[in-house]
Amino acid sequence: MSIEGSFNPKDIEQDLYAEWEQANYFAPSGNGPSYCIMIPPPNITGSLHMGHAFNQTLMDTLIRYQRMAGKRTLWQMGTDHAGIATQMLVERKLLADGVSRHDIGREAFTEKVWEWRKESGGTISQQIRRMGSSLDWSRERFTMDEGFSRAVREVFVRLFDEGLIYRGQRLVNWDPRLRSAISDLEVENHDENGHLWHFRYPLKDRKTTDGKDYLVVATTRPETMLGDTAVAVHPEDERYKDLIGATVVLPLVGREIPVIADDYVDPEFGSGCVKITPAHDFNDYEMGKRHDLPMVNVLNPDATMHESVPEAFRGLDRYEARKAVVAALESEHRLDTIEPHKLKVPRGDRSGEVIEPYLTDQWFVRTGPLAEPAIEAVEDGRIEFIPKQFENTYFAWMRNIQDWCISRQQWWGHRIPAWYDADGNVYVGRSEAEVREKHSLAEAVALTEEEDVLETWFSSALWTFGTLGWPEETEELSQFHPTDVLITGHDIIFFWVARMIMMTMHFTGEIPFKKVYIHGLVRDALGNKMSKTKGNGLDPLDFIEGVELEELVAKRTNNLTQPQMAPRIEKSTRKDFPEGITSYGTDALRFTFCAMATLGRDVRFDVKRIEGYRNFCNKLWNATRFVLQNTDGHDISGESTPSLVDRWVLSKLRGTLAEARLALETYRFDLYASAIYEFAWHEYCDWYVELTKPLLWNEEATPEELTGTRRTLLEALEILLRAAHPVMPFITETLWRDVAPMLGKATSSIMIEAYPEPADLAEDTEAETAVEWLKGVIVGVRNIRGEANIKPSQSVSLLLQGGDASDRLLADTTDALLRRMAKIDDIQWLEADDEPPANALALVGDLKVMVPLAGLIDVGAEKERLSKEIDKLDKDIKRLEGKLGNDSFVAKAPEAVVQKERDKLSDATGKRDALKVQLAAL
RNA sequence: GGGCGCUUAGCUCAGUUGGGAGAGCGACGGCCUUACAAGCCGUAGGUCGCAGGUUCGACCCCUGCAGCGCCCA
Repeated sequence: MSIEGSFNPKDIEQDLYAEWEQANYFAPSGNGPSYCIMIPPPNITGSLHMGHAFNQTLMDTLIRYQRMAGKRTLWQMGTDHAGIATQMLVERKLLADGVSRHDIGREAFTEKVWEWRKESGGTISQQIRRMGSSLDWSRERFTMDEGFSRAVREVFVRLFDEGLIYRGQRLVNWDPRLRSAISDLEVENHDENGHLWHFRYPLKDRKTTDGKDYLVVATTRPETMLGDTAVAVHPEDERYKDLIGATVVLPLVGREIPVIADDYVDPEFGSGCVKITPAHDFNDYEMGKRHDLPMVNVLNPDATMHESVPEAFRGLDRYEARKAVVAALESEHRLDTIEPHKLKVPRGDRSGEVIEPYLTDQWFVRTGPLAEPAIEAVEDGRIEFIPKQFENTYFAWMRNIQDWCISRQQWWGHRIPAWYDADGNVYVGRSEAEVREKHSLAEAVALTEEEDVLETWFSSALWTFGTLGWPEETEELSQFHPTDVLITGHDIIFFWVARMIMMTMHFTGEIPFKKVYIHGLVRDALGNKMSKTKGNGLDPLDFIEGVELEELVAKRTNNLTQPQMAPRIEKSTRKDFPEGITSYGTDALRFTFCAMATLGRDVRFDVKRIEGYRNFCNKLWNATRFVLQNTDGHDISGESTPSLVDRWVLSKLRGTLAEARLALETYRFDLYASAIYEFAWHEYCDWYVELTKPLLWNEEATPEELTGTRRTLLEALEILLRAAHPVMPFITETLWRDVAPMLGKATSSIMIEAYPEPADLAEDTEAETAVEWLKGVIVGVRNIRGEANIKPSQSVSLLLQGGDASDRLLADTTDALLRRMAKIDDIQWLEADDEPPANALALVGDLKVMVPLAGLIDVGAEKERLSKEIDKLDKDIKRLEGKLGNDSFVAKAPEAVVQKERDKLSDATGKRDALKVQLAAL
């Protein structure tokens, strides 16, 4: 027996994982039906955060369950090249040595990135192993490995050939810091304080109805006025109707631009006149197209002013230009008013930089045709979101989907497989050679490869089939695709889930997964989003391994983008974790996540919770110690006579198994966790183990009885460990390896054992009834003892009266148990007409359970206890009488419901009356 | 502005066809009882956000309102 002392996760988790991995237990095996989950590939730049830990706990729980349940499981591992994030990281590293990526050039730079990946890209893989995640590492993929790259090229070329990818000049979201286009989804709009500037644009040879020779236009972005190509008014606006078609002279520039009419203009906003800058605003762009306006670009890629603007502004940064434009207009008396204004400012989700709508040549996916079948698949239920309401989110976005800008002006990523000739003609193909052949281009024709790369989500969209070998028709594809369930956060439904559905259906004709389980975000104890800047981030590894306070403070305050936050972060950290964080272990962390995984809700991570589940681990540990102490060295192979409680615990366990399986099949991880917790602690430990002691320590017990109980202690525990293994793999494995051999089990690991089924155990209503009766009597006596402050060491006598033959029989069979569990030294039955001595009373059905006062019990306290009980019953009775006195209730409610209420009433009345008699007798 | 969600014990949250309001933590009282003080036994605590409606009956269904949160524009 190796289980000793108390539960110490550090002692047991270290080696088990390596052993499992070495034994190849994570790879698909067996001939069962296949079951597959694809990991949302973590970024190679990433380190494990609470979101990963949560996400993976759920996946691993499912995979381990399904594996044990006989499925041929594949949990596919892989990482994402994370284009922008990785490039930024490596660039920063180079810059620290004073080198920019432009200094060394594209080829050398990407070489550096590969080097970095080799050295540091594996961090997260090691951390994932600490979570116990049973991923198939042997098939690990990377979104830029050779096979995956081939799939990406293949998809691009086919989409292009089908006319679903096109290249063109469009207004896109431009990140001036990255100097790249980004997609709509990568733009975050936040309210910020700004100003609304009102300018006077002179009318050429015209006057307004109120006699002015100018129009007032308002803007939040003065610098863009240099690119104005029209002023728009609402067609029905009486003030300006006559001026439609008139000409305005653009100040500072001198360009003559028309006054146009468009429904889009809100006459209520500002003056009702709007300046139109088609090259720098999405709405203006659309209006420009409608009215065939010229597009004047005024910005360079780094958001300095373009040479198309008047000389005074050229080369200025956009914000300097803003001041300069305002100043210049003011000096020309063209500035009307300035007012404070709240506006939505678009920022890049990676860089934080203010995004510019910018006119550039980019590659786009025509999403309409791809979206249609993807919408249908969810509508007809082939793909199901859990919880269901996320389908609305999905539909809303998909039904209004815009073309997808997929090109990025970056170096790290999948290079777009396109080539240009000297005339700017573009050729798309899997390789330059293929392009030349396809288009009969002689060697003499010079071709330049496209510089742009694909955005990362383009390749992630191919994840479910790309990892399984597509475009080859592999064994894996036919076996594991479509995958069974995707488990992910709601933040990437559009980024990833929707695009996967579109791409997968288009290229494989199959859905990528049957279910999408959407979980919430992990927040801190106060419900705040965890962030580095706020310094409230929690590291899952700190909960697993523990961390000293000083180290935690250092971790949270190092490398802050806003170093001025450090003192505040330090203070709150010292307050929240005065002792640092102790080691709770992986199992406790996983159990916490499971228990908190309720549908459609974010998770507030509270240390108190994980502490409770660490205690639960300790409870299991000690229960196992008890079982082993009482079984080790005993031969349990012989004849056995299971006791009533033996039969009871197995019957209860049967119910727990049914609950656990149902919960897991319906993704109710919380219910699964609580079924395990409830049985293990409150049935097995609190009652069963205690109820075995009288027999185990009874010198007169027969060998058959002892064997029956010893067997059952082991059997129930062994089954419980298997049932709990998916959520707490390490402790269950450790304990199981000591428990299972006692039962003659020979396999080497719990993780390849069968998941227990309710059918493995017998339902035993007789035993359940009996033990529930016994518990009732024990609790009754305990209540009396507790309320009367009778010391636990003090034995009491017990008087029983009333009830029927079954009460007598039950009391008889459970005599020894009763005596021990309620510390009773003497039990006597009174006849119906016997007058009991002064006593404290508890009722179990019709049975009176009495503890004689005999100087033990404070009469006052007992009277108070009885009165309280009577009050409670009176309330119930009143409510029940009211209900049953209501004719329409009796007439309209189902008979069973009415009968139930009647039974409750007679129960309560009987009980109340008995207690009243008792109270009077005291 | 549109959509979705949340509001239940001091705190964090369950409550699955509408029919006796639950758990964990915390609080209080008592226990070093030969697995476990990371434990054991017991107790207290809720007009289920507010106002209407449907129903014999509403935490649950409908409407409106308030507060909070998220997504989209």
